[in-house]
Amino acid sequence: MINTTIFEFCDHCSFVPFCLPGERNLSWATQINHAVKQFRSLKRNEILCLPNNKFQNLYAIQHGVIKTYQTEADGNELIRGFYFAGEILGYEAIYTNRYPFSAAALSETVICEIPYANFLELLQAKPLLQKRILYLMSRQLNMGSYLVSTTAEQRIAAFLLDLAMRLHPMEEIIEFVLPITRQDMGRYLRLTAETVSRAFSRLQKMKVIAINHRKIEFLCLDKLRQIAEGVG
Amino acid sequence: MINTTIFEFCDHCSFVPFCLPGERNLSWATQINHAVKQFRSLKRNEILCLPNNKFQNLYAIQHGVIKTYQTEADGNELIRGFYFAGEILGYEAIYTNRYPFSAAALSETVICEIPYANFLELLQAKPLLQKRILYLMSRQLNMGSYLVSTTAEQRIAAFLLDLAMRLHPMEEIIEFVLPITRQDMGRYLRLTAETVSRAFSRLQKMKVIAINHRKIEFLCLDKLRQIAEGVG
DNA sequence: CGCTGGATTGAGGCCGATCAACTTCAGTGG
DNA sequence: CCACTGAAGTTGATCGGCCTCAATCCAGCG
Repeated sequence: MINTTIFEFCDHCSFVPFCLPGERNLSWATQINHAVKQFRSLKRNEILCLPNNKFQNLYAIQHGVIKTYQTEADGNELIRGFYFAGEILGYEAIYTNRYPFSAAALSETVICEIPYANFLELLQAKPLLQKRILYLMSRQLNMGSYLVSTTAEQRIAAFLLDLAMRLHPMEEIIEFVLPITRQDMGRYLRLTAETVSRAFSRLQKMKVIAINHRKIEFLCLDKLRQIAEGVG
Repeated sequence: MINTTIFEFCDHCSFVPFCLPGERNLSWATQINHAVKQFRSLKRNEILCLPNNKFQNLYAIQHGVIKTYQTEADGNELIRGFYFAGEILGYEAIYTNRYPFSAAALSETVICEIPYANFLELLQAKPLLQKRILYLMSRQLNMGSYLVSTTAEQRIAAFLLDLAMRLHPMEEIIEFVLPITRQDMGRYLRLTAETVSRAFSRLQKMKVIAINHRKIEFLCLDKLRQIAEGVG
């Protein structure tokens, strides 16, 4: 019962080799239950953590989307990252010992709470898993490297490609539903919602994508990649 | 002899607890010499690694400055980070298994090469050091978080504060020599050298800093911090 | 049905880029 | 000692991409 429930969601989680190394059975599942509080559920817009909250947990996203963000002095919201199913949030706080951002759910979201103390214990007990965690944190360092691109179109193209890959890590999809508003894309890419919308319209006119509200389709992946790379 | 030579430079290195946990003596120093190739020296503008080079080493900067950068399709150079004495370069490559950027010395620079395989071995042998490495990688995740700020002045102010702190981690200095050209600051902050120069002039006119070529002095730290935060 | 939040599109303004001229300074060699 | 050279920095004038503000459209939903 709990067995299937857990594994069903855990299949795509980057924390799996950490939670479930080797055989998958109920005894192991109950064992890790001491380290990982499974399945805390968040409603749309519900807040997961606030800046300066003491760092205690990493969070593995089971299902849904979380954004991390900080609010500037003028009230402007800057999004630092999005986290999708299978990704882990909170590495930044290891250094600061406090969450350096707010985190909120963009939709119905289910997470695993991973108390950092338990995380460290598990890591010590299973030294082979160290390598995996270094790999995951290194991945985090590479996140959003396209944010430095100069033009709006470039960043938006790169963001779309990033999104498609992270939403469907196994398959190469060309059609999906955007889980993020234009506004929030802009808050992440340092653009306004209007600029994002205009760029979408332009890309559509160029027949690189087809977009209708949240539904998007890549019509020419090569062209999209070129735009993301700043070619042409 | 080698003893003092090593320790003299290692005092401020964030890798120290990894290299030199506990007592400092020659036997330990020779021991780590197997894991860490000490003191490779780079001339100004000398290249340390190129994009798509196979990942093999982390690099600890002993002395000097390294920049990591990538070149866009149009030849424009984007700087991803600066690394100063005591800092470690290369975590990004753990995930990609190749360096995702070029790295070059901005001045005479001395580094330690740390082969990643040896790094992992050492980590397994000394599990207590795991925590330290997670801490350092988490720090890296927080690097340059001010790059998202909206205005040029804000990013520049934040950069100056960051620079002062990292160049002199122990003391709170208000006067130092910029180790980086305006051009490279711009390439990091996504601004042109002209914009950087103009911002400096404006900050000087506001009596927040005094600047003359590479020599800079903070005249009003509070104001500088406020500007960095976007207040006022 | 109207309401509400998200998305699109247009008009005008501003910040930073671009292009260009000039200055300063370090290094070199006569 | 000074002339020459080239890189770095400063300052000004103009241009363009993105922001701002505003109107409209559209889908979802009570």
